[in-house]
Amino acid sequence: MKDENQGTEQRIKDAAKGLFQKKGFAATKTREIAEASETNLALVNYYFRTKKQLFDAIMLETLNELLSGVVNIYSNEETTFEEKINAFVNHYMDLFSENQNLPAFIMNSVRENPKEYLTQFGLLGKIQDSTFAKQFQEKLEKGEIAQVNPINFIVNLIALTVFPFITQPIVCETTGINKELYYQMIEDRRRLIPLWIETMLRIT
Amino acid sequence: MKDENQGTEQRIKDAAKGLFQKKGFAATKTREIAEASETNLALVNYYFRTKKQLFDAIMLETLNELLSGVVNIYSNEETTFEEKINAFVNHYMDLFSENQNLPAFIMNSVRENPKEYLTQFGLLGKIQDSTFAKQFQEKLEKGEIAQVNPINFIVNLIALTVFPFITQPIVCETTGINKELYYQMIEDRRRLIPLWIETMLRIT
DNA sequence: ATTCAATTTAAACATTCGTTTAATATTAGA
DNA sequence: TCTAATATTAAACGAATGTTTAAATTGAAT
Repeated sequence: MKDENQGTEQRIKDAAKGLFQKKGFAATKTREIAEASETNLALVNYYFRTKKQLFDAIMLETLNELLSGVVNIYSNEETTFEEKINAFVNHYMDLFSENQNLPAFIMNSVRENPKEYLTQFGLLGKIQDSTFAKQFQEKLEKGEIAQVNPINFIVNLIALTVFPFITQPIVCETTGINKELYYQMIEDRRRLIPLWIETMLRIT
Repeated sequence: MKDENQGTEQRIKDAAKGLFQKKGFAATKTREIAEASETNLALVNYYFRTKKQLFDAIMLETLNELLSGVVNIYSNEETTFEEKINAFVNHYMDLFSENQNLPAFIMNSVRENPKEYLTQFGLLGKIQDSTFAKQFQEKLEKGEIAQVNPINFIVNLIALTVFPFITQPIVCETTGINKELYYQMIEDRRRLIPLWIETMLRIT
């Protein structure tokens, strides 16, 4: 039971993750995974049975990472409402800066099969019971924010944070700006998004 | 040369469009297209040579529709800056309400191959020379808006408009809200997004 | 009615793809 | 060292997929 096992299994998983994220499930071939992981065709099935099971393992791991991040930030009792918005933006801009295909990958996979990947997390409950939700409610009652639909609010926060990563290839291609400059440019959004969001919360 | 030709060709294209938009290029099979269009396998190739050429024809048509919309709105000399923002939001919320898979489809296809589908439109030039750009510049000079990066501004406008359509299946699945209620809920954004955008333009 | 091009169809072709098999190599424990 | 489980490999299988072929049908012009 040397760690060559885990080595091979992990190498396959890593290679598959990269390919699935870039090209999606259907466009990624088992033979590509074998080649990219420097193993062979049979080993992929030896460790993961089927392509779908491999995909699901990766998907679950990725979603867990992603969602536990939200839940941790939202349920922190030590931070203010504003600090949570800041933390959210920074956490996801960090994550997506390192892994630029992640946003589109998640969107697509979950879109294709929302039931399969989301229901099991009990995400809604955790968010509804979170400190963040309570702080939102408090601010509403104190009149510090306007009567905004909380779904609009959350969608806006995610949209402003995530969307620039999804559109990067499009913007870079049409404008001719190179990737590095683009990512450098959207760094400023770490500061701006919380400001934007807070003023948006005052508009009815 | 009866219009059965155009009938068949169009029927194939329509069926293919629906499938490509829902499942993407790789996951859509030529046999599905044949079946969905109530034709047969060979006819698909008779009219479009290859699956890729069929896809490209659809893609080009779709992009043209989509982008000519932006260009028309941006280059209108009769409308104010604020009216253009309004028109943009309404135009795309109309379009995507009718065709709910469109946003994700465009994002993905263009992301996968930005050069192939975007460069030929000369989009950047048309936008840079548009009345919208001039009006933006004027407002900047008059001090009516802050020194904001125009790319951040455009990305925000598109993000706030498009993103709710991309996340619809995710939000509905996690919250339990049904589709109709969701779309009804985001209708309010037609009014809100222009307000949001205008206040965002005053933040440095 | 005949002709000829355009259209439609059924069948087949050649690959590719996901998966399995069976044989070989490696490792750890007795 | 021997054994048995685990890991790796090459080859093959069967189904699916994109595309082509060749024959049949249709429709309009002569």
